Amino acid sequence: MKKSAKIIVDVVPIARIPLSRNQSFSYLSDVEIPAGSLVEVPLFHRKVQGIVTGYRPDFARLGNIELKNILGVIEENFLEAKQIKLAQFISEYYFSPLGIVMKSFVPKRVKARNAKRETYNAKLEKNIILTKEQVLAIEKIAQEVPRSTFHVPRFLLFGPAGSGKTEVYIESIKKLKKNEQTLILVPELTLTPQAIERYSAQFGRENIAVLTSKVSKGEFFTQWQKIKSGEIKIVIGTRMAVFAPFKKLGLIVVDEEQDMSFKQWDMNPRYDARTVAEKLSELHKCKIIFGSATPSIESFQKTLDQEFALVEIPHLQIPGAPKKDYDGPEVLLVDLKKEKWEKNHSPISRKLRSEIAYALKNGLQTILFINRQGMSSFSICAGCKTVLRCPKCERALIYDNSGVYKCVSCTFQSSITPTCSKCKSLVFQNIGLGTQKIEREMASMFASAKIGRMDSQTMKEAGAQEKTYHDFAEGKIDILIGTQMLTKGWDLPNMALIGIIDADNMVSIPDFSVNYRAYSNIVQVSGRSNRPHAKFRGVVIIQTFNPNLELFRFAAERDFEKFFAREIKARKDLSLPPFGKLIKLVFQDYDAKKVSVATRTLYATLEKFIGEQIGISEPQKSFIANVRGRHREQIIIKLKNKELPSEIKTIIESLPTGWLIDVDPISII
DNA sequence: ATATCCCAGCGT
DNA sequence: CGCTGGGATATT
Repeated sequence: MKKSAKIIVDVVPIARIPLSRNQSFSYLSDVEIPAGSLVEVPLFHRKVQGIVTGYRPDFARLGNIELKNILGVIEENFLEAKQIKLAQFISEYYFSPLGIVMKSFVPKRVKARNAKRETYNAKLEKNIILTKEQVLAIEKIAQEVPRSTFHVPRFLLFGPAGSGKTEVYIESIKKLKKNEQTLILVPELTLTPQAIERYSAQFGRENIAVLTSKVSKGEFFTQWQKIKSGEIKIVIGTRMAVFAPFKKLGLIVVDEEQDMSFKQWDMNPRYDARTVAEKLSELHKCKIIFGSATPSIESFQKTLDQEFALVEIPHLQIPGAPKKDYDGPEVLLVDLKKEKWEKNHSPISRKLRSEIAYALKNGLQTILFINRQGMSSFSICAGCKTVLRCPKCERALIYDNSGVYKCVSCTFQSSITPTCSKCKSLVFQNIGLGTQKIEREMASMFASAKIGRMDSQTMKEAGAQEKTYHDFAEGKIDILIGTQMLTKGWDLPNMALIGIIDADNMVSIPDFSVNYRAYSNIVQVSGRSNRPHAKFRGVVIIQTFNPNLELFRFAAERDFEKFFAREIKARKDLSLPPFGKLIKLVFQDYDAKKVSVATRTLYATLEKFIGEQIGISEPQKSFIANVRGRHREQIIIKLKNKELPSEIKTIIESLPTGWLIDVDPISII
């Protein structure tokens, strides 16, 4: 058939095309359609949306592939050229089909239904009083100018909680040119109304877009368009905000850059917003600031490699105040072995108990931190010592106050009287601690205290977290017991005591980043009681059976340099990040045999690449080896020089369905 | 997303 | 031998 004066348009369909195939398809069109346009195309037996990546005149083609016609143009120039480049980068770097990546760049195109704007007391507050240290940090950041794509100034802003990092961000934003936009990336948990209010007070709420999965589809799309038109200058958002259609970025801020939630690990694309943000800063030739009180090992190493400029702010100092008042909280390590030895069998040490009593007497608030929900860690049969497990996931069941045993992984819950799978006994013994157990303990120790609990169980319904925060802020709670979800963002003057009930379980999972996570968690939690304006100096009590562990001592002293020196050595010896790059390949299926065959087969083909530069683990069961009946096994690839040989790349790209590919995983268990 | 292909499992 | 259901597969 003869084609007359048609245009061939390259389109990336928003669909899952296997990585081994070409990600873009050619269609015919009567007119030229610019790259970035959102179109509708036929794909096999369906009709899908797609993004145009280019077009060229039709000419005699080899073979006789009959090209289909484009069905229609939904919106011309929907994506910016830089967004397409960014999508291509993500697709290649993270082994995610380009169409799936593009999907994250295309918001649901719906009208906002009566945009209910939260009513903020929109009082602008222009002047911030800055400390000498903050001024120095701001100047240092302002000095460096991007010279080229390959020299984009990157900063690590290292300062403890309360040192005033936000003011540094705000002043840096004020120094931008009129047309330049700012992206502020924050972890989900810190994106609170209070955080938005701080920026609103400086720049006005109407000039700020908030991008999270929580905002409605219509509102999201409205914000999206305002960012694209350049009307909105400041975007605050979670990891997904890197996909927004910025016209011209002048600054990117990654606040709490150590936070693991910047990595999307549970679905495609499995991207890390920090890596994507770096790429984005290259594309816009703009500055990027990574801020943290406990920088990630990766980022701090970059300051040593001269990739990041280190900007430190010491703790906020109040002129004239005695040093101990602003030098952070007093952190004590309590030896639980001694407690047991001296016949205290409560999970609360005598020191912690007396500090809580002191806090209660003085109208101060306490937070008790425990990394596990429910009444216990697990339960064993009193007769044969078999652990009570979920029949679907094989995970240990956790005893709940309501009298049943629940699975944390799926929805399974036992009857009131479960029987041991081995000996049919009905008697179980609960081992370890949980939030509910501590709650009970507190109720019996301090009968008149108002006690609150915050874990994923009590925080299920929307707004529960805000309610608990307000209750606590208004003094309706004296003692709040919670899991790690309450480590961040809380900034309250009366919060004077923090208890870490079981620090040992922070280092109990066998993962490469446990030490860092424990260090970071302890310091972050401690920071909550680090109130320079409070009448009392904060106290932090860390309960452990191993008070001599270096890690706990470094965390207690908040000595990042010492901790880093120790951790970086361990990582170097094992070629772990930042010295090596990790790729995790997971196979999952309901059929356990199929899983072990698949991983063994892949291992057999990868085995020959093992050498000085490349390590490949034998197939191993994932730590959570069974999720809702699906079995999981994995292979870890470790690249010492971070370069992936093209042969391995091809093997990964042609993995059949059932495989999950996770580049730079946050966990390898 | 979905029509189609392929194969296991089963009934006749 | 044919029917059926489930799962993998390809997609311009």
